[in-house]
Amino acid sequence: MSARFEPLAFAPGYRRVAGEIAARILDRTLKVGEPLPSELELAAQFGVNRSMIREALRELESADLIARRRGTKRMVVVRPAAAQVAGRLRQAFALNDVTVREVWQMLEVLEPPAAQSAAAARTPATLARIESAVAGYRGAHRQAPLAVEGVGEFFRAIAGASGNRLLPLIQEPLLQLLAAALGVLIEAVPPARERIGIAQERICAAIADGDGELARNWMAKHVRDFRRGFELCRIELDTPVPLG
Amino acid sequence: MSARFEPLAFAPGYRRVAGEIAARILDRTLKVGEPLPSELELAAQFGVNRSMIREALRELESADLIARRRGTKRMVVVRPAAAQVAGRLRQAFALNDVTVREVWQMLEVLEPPAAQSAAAARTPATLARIESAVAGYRGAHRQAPLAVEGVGEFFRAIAGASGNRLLPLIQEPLLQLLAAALGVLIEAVPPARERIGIAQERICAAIADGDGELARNWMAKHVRDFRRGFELCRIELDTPVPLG
DNA sequence: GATGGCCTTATTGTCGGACAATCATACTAT
DNA sequence: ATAGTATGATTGTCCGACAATAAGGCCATC
Repeated sequence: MSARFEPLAFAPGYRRVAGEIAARILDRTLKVGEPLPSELELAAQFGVNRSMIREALRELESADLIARRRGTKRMVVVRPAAAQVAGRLRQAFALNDVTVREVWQMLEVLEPPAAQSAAAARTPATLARIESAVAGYRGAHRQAPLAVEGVGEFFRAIAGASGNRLLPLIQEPLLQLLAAALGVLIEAVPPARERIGIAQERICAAIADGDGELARNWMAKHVRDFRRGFELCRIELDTPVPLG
Repeated sequence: MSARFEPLAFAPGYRRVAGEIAARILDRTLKVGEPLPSELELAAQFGVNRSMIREALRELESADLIARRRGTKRMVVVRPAAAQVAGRLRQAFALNDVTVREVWQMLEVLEPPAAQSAAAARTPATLARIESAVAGYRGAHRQAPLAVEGVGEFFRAIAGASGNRLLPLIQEPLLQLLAAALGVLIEAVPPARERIGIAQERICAAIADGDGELARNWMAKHVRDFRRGFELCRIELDTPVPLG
């Protein structure tokens, strides 16, 4: 009675086709930017009907492995970028009823080391982006939507300067999830606008000086401050983040 | 000449259909577990051909918004779980040529706070899982593949105990990416097996005691140790992680 | 020589219908 | 209650078709 059998896996054709093509993309046989063969040719090569190919293509398209440049017909292989991955992740997070508190906790963990790394790995280009983000926020922090965008760009600039390409990818969905709550915060707690601006400037200065320790500390304070702000404007931390 | 126009966005039918259904899932009109209408019915409702519906379904399927329970016909709405999200993320990371160093850095950032949170938020159930993971590693650390699995399960147990549902989702792809390098490490550096076991026990004990500080410190040491191990067995930190 | 118009062809988006395989269900017989 | 059987619904896959539109070549024009 110990004869345990694995359920034998069937796979519909469109899934196998998608898998085959995906494998070629992942092992770089199909390079990024390269156009895919036409649907009819793929159908001929796989020996199946075009409908099946199309279903497989939709699957790959949704997985961000292929895409069509605007106004063009041919599909090309693409490398999933932060924005696409973030969208998918945000969806998953939102459907799992993630709370504002959880998102904020992740930022509390991620951002201080990010600032520290940025101070160590900064380059003229990345530094310029951070400074421009700070200036942008300064110039726009009076309108809530623009201010939210500015805060996001600041964090993106920091993550980009950290030299770790995982950070932007992981951070992006968190920022998107927090955007709504941030908007409320900035709208409802005017002093927060000023505090954010000051914190950004300190962090930016510390990074420019290459002072990782200082950048880290200021960033930690900055993130903690967001939480205070949420409490001030009565955003319930344990309610699920609103869906985009 | 400042008349700048937005490119007017057209969207093929299958994409709009997928968008409509996705919206219903995200706003909870369609609840998790609920079966989708049949393809013919959807086609009738949208007033389009079944082919189009099928392409839209493939898109949603690939986005992990719908799925089919094994051996059944009807599609049901699902909530994307860690495993699925992780797979997608891992793909994105791998295609972006993320290096072992970057993955390791993220763990260095994430894991110590995770251990600390776990010490604070532990419950009998989560503690039991951690202990069972430690015991499992102890029992299996002689065979490299099992040991890698054990290390993964340890980290998963910690993240699960942290009380933050984002952590498992973010951590999972990192573990998957590191699995290959870990296998090499455990195979090539026998003393590492023992060191890992000891670190796990210390961390586990600290969490059981509710000593967050201690758990954090041991975890930091533990993660740093991995890096030493990689250097010992000459895994080049700046080569891209191998694809799964 | 670059630009714009025009034609042909290839390709995609969408439709309709078809059929076998198989899942779901109700019914029957044991 | 269980196993077998018949029936209908649904999916997987195929075929063929056609309109709309990129792609690419050719030509006239300036």
